[in-house]
Formats: sequence, C-alpha cells, structure tokens
Amino acid sequence: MAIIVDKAQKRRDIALASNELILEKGIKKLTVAEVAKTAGVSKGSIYDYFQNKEDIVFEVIRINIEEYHNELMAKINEENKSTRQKILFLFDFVLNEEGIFDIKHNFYKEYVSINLSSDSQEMVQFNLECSKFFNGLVSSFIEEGIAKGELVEKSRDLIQGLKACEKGFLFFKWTEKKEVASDFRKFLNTIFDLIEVKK
Amino acid sequence: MAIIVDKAQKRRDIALASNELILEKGIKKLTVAEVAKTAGVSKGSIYDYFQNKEDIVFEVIRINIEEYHNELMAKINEENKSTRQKILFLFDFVLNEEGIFDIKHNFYKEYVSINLSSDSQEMVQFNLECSKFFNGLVSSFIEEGIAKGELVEKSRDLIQGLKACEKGFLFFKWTEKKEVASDFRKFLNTIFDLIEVKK
Amino acid sequence: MAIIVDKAQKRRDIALASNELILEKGIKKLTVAEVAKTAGVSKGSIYDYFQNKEDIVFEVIRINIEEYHNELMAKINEENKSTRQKILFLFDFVLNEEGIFDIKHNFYKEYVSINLSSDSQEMVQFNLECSKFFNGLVSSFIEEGIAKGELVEKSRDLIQGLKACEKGFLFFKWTEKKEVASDFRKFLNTIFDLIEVKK
Amino acid sequence: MAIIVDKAQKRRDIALASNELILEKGIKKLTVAEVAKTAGVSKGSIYDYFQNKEDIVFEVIRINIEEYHNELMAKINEENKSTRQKILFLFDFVLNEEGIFDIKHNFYKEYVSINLSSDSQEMVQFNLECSKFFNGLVSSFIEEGIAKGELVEKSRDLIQGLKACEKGFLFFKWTEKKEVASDFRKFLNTIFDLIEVKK
DNA sequence: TATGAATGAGCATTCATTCAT
DNA sequence: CATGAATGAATGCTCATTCAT
Repeated sequence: MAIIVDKAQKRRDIALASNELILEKGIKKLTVAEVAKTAGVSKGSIYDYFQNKEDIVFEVIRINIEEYHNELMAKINEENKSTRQKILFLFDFVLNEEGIFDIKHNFYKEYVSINLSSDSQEMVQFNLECSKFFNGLVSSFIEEGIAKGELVEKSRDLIQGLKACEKGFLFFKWTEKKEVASDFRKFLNTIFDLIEVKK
Repeated sequence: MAIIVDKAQKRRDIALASNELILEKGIKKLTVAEVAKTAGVSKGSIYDYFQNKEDIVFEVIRINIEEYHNELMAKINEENKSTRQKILFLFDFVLNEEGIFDIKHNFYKEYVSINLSSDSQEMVQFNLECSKFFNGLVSSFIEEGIAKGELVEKSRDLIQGLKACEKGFLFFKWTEKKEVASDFRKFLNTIFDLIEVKK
Repeated sequence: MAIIVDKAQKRRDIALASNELILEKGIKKLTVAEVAKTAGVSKGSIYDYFQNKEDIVFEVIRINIEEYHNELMAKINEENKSTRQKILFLFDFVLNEEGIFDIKHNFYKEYVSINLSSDSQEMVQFNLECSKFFNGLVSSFIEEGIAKGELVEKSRDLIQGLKACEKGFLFFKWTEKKEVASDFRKFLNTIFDLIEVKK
Repeated sequence: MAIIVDKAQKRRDIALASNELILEKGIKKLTVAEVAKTAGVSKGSIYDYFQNKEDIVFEVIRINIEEYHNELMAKINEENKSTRQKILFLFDFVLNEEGIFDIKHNFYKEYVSINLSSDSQEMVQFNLECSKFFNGLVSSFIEEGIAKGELVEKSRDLIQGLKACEKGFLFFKWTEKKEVASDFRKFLNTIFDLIEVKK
C-alpha cells in the first residue's frame, strides 16, 4: 500500500520550520539545508513543495502577514472608538509593536529589502493585496465616520494619503532609527481636527 | 620632488567611473576590478581614495543625491507659486521624474534596499541629513504660507506627515509598480482645501 | 535511494591529495582549488569533509605524525637494547632521519611555524597529545631501566628535561642548520654515565 | 650647503619606530607605511637605510636581543651564587619573565615563527651568535664550577644539552601553553645533584 | 636626497539547485 | 516517493617595493 502523504501538511511543515529559522536568524542566513533538517525532510523534497528558496520565504511572509492581519482585526474591533481613535490605533499597531512583533518587524523589513532589489511579479501582486487590506480598513473607518456624521465628506479623499503616511513613517523608523510615535500622532490629530464635523 | 596628485580629483574620477557602472548594471554587480579598469587606475589605488567598496557606493549616492537636490532647488524656485503648487511640484519632482532620473531612481531604490539590510551608522546619519533637507523644504513652504496668511496656523503640524507621505508614495510606486500621481494629487489638494485660509 | 558514499574514504582521499601537494610545495602554497583538482572532487565538496583549509592541513599533520609514531614504535622495539641505547635511538630517529622524512621534517617545521603564530586551541591540544606520546616513551624506557636496576631512582626526574632536550636540539637543527648528532650523543652519554648504576 | 644627515641616526630612528610598532601590534601587522609615518620619513627613504621589511624586523630583533642580553648580564652577576643557582637563574630569566618582557617574548616567538618559515642565511648567522652568547654563559658557569671544585669534570659535556633544554622548555611553553617552571627546576636540580662534587 | 603615488597578484568560501539511484 | 552528494561561480582587499620627479 502506498504511503499517503498529506502534501499540504508537508508544505506547512517546511514553512513552519522556515518560519522558526527566519525568526531566529533572519532571511539572509536561512539555508535550504537547515530548513530540510529542521523540517525533517530531505533537501530534494523541499523542491517538491516549493519552487525555490524565495518561494519558501514568500510563503512564510504570507503566513505571518495573515496572522498579523488577524491579530490586527481582533484588536481593532475590541471597543467602540471614534474614527480618530481607530486610525490612531492602526498606526500604533503598525509602528509601535513590541516583543515578538519586533522580530517579525525585522522579518518584514528584510522582506521589503528583498522586495526592492527584486522584480518578482508575484511579490508585486502580494504587495497589492496587503495594500488592499490596509486600504479597506482605512476606507471602512473613514466611510463609517462619514456615515455617522463624524467626518466631513471630503475625508474620503485622504485615504490613499493616510495609507502612504503609514508606510512613510515606517520608512523613517527603519532608515533613521527614530521613534515616530509623536510625529504620527501630531499629524493624525491635526488631520482629524480638520475633518471632524464640528458639533 | 614627489608627484603631486589632485587627490580630490582622483577620488572624483573613481566615483564617476563607479557612477557610470552602477547606472549601467546596478550596485550589486559593481566590482572593484571593473571600477579600477574604468577609472584607469589600479585596484590598489582605489583603496588610497576609499575605505572599501561600500564607501565608493556611498560616495556615488552622496553625489547623486546632492545633484538631485540642486536640480530640485533650481526648479522649485523658478516661478512664483502658491504653497499648494510648491508642495505639489515637490511631490511631482520626486515621484514623477523620467529619463535619466528613472535610472537614478533605481539606484536610489537599490540604496534603500541595502539600507534596510544593513546597520551602518553612517547610512543612518546620511539618511537623517537627506531627511533634514526635505524637511527644511516643506517647512519653509508651509511657514511661508502661514506667514503670508495663505495657510492656517495648524498647517505646521502636518509637516512630518507630508514628508512621510512622500516616502510612502515612493514605497508604493516601488513595491506595487503603480503610478501614484493621481493619488498624491488628490490627497494634497484635499489637505490644502482644508488648511488654506478661506478668503 | 541515495548514493552511499564512504565519507571516511573520501576524507582520506582529500587528505592524501593534500599531503602530496604539501610535500611538494609546502603548506603556504597549498590552495583549496588545487586540492580539489588533485583529489578529483569539486571545491564545494571539500567543505563537506573539512571545516576549512586549516582543518585539512591539520588532518594531514595528524596522519603524518601518526605514521611517524608508528614507524618509530616499530623500529624502537626491534632489538633488545639498554636504556641508554633506546634513548639514543629515539634522539637519532627524531634528529637524524633522512630521505622522505626530511621532507616531512620540513612539513613539521612549517607546522611549528604556523603553530607559533596562531592561537588555535586545537593545535595546543594536539601538541599536548604528541608530547604525551614522546613522554610516555621516554618514561617507559627510564622506568624500565630503573626497574631492571640499570638506572638509579632519581633518573625519573630527568624525563621532562630529556624531552625538552630533544625539542631543543631540533630547534638548533632548524635555526642554525647544524648537525646536532654529536652534541646530543655527548650529552646523553654523559647523562647516562651519571645515572647508570655502577656494577 | 648640503644638509648633513646622520645616516646612522636615521637608521636608528626607523628601527626605534618599528620597535614601538612591533611591540604594540606584532610583526605581522607591521607595515612599511606606518613605520615611515612613525619615524617621520618617507616610504622611499626607508629603503635607503634598509634592504627590505625583513631587514627592519631583523634589526629590531637585534636591538632587543642585545638589550635582553645586557639585562641578563647585569642581573646574573649581582650576587655570589653557586653554579646551580646561576643556571637556575638563567632558566628562570628566559622562561619566567613578566611585564614588558612578556611582550618581547611574543616578539621573539613571532621571530622564531618567521625563522622557521624562511631560509635567510643572515638569520642563521644571527641565531648562531645568540646561541654562542648563551653557550658562553653556560660554559663559563660550568667551567667556573669545575675550577672551584664545585662540579665534576664531566659536567662540561652537558653544556650543549643544557642549552638545548632551555630552548626545548621554551618550545613547550609556547606550543602547549603550559608553565614549565617546576619541570625545568626538577630537571636542573637532579642534574646538579649528580654533578656536584660531594664534600 | 627625498617623496609618495602606483602597482597587481593571489585565494578561501558559500549554498541553491539538480539528479542519479 | 525520497535522498543527499556534488557542483562551481564569483570577488574584495593588502602592502612591499619601485621610480619618476
């Protein structure tokens, strides 16, 4: 009788092992040999489940981002907040995480670095999806605010800019090693002062 | 008497050769041997003028950024414009350049990629300086606008955010390969609608 | 099923090729590329069997020393000799070898040179082992001599010194390019005149 | 009027600068460029006073050894001692020095390392001279001891061996990183018990 | 007599991917 | 299905010495 192997499970095992190793030592130090050893499969098998090393890294990124998004969704709806608070929370979540997320942050930073020096169409696609997620979130908050009469109509024209802002602050955090919390808070509060409907 | 050599000139020659090669094939494919050959000096001499390869790349970056800044400064003051127009021009300059600047953009993108995967204190320092330049520009425009009674006082609390926005849009341009022109225009116009003093 | 390779054999093959090359041109001129070519494997494979180049050299040293020790052991027990004769033979073996052993001597000399300019803990360990071998030999001869009533009891306090002497004469042979045979013979004979029990 | 330069003085200056640098960072890290800078002369000039870098190192070694010998001579005659004490002192001086001499010891060790991997006839010559110095010292002590009736006649046949011993213990100190004090003391005391005339 | 600019050979090591078994 | 042995390209940096001025 042939051994039935759960292909999907094996793929997950490899991704899991890779995730572990990446969190430990970073993407650049990840070797296929070590992934194979940690996952308990042979080097050759890796290539039955993934195209190449980049493909593995990519899968791990996907898993982490998804998890990250779930985490964000879980926390963001916890309480009743004003739109201002929700957006502030969003920025806080992305720019001020600590602990395990710091490591993941480094992972994401490394991913972006690779991203900028590669031309993978797949990555572009994935980036668009992530962007859409964030976009949807900001959009829904703003639209909700408008619907509630909390924000002025024109607020919706700021959505793309707010999204860009978030990435921009991330960029400064990374390249200038500075804390950006007070900066983005001042910015957002000022924006909301301008777009909140005066009662 | 010893041969008198214009050290600064030679350094410039080497940097120039490197610039050429980087523009042609990118930072990662740059080899010291080729730089030496192109600059018409020996490999050994390279190291009389630069600490190491990274140092060369860094110098070329510096030269390009400086040139870029000069170009920007020259164009931005060409006409009398409103603050809105100046800021729009600024974003346009950074995000919509074409021709040679597109290639330089790739160079800058590669630099940022390296930046994100290195921990060079020198790079951080340099990034801070570039940041300061851009900051000064936006600041002066906004402050001028406020002084002229064109903008409301609170506008100055948006400066950091505007700067972040610019980098964020650059980020999307790079990672999503999309045109961001209409996005940032809508955003900026909306912002200025909010902060311009109604007459 | 995967190809089964005799790892130990391959390691030996590489070491053998290295030995050949070292004997031919010395340690310093040994290149990994040449080792690979001579051993008939790829450069990459070398590193499946050895940590690094030093590791290869070290293994070759080990093999040679072992062989040298075996040779010594084989010869030293050939006949029934007095302790004096055994020790003299020992010194003779180490200090007066010719032919292939001269080349190996150069190898050993080069090894010692590297030894003196490195701080490898592994080398120290290995040196201790070699030292122990020689020590054991001298010890057993002397103790046997004492047991047989051939030597006085105090002879055993000379063991460390005799061992040092041997290395010292080697040192002079190397640094002064002089023949030390008559010197060490005179010394040893005098010592034995003093410690042999007069009958 | 031509500038009169004291050639010998300049040579000394260069040697002095080299000595400083060698004591600081070792022979291998000594660069001619740095010597030139420290000595306040041009790189080219160095070669007016020395054949090559090795020649410089060699001169510095000579200076140090001479100084070392003077130091030894000064201390060894300080008191009235028995031959046994003198020889013990000699070994102690060579094998147990501390402080500044530790650094010089490293220098000497480095020199020996170079010695073993070079074939310079000049070095051989110099080594012979050093050997002769040490030889003379041991000889004079032993002969004096014999003349005084302190030692038996045959003692003089141990001279070469004692000299070899000293180098041998040095060798073990270097290659096994062990303290050799108790070893050489036990050895020497045993020897002297054997060769001192019983009264 | 002094300068200091220029030279350029030489080499260990990593690791993603393949494919014979 | 699985294995794991084998591949091999690719590159920065040092520094003693020379010699044109």
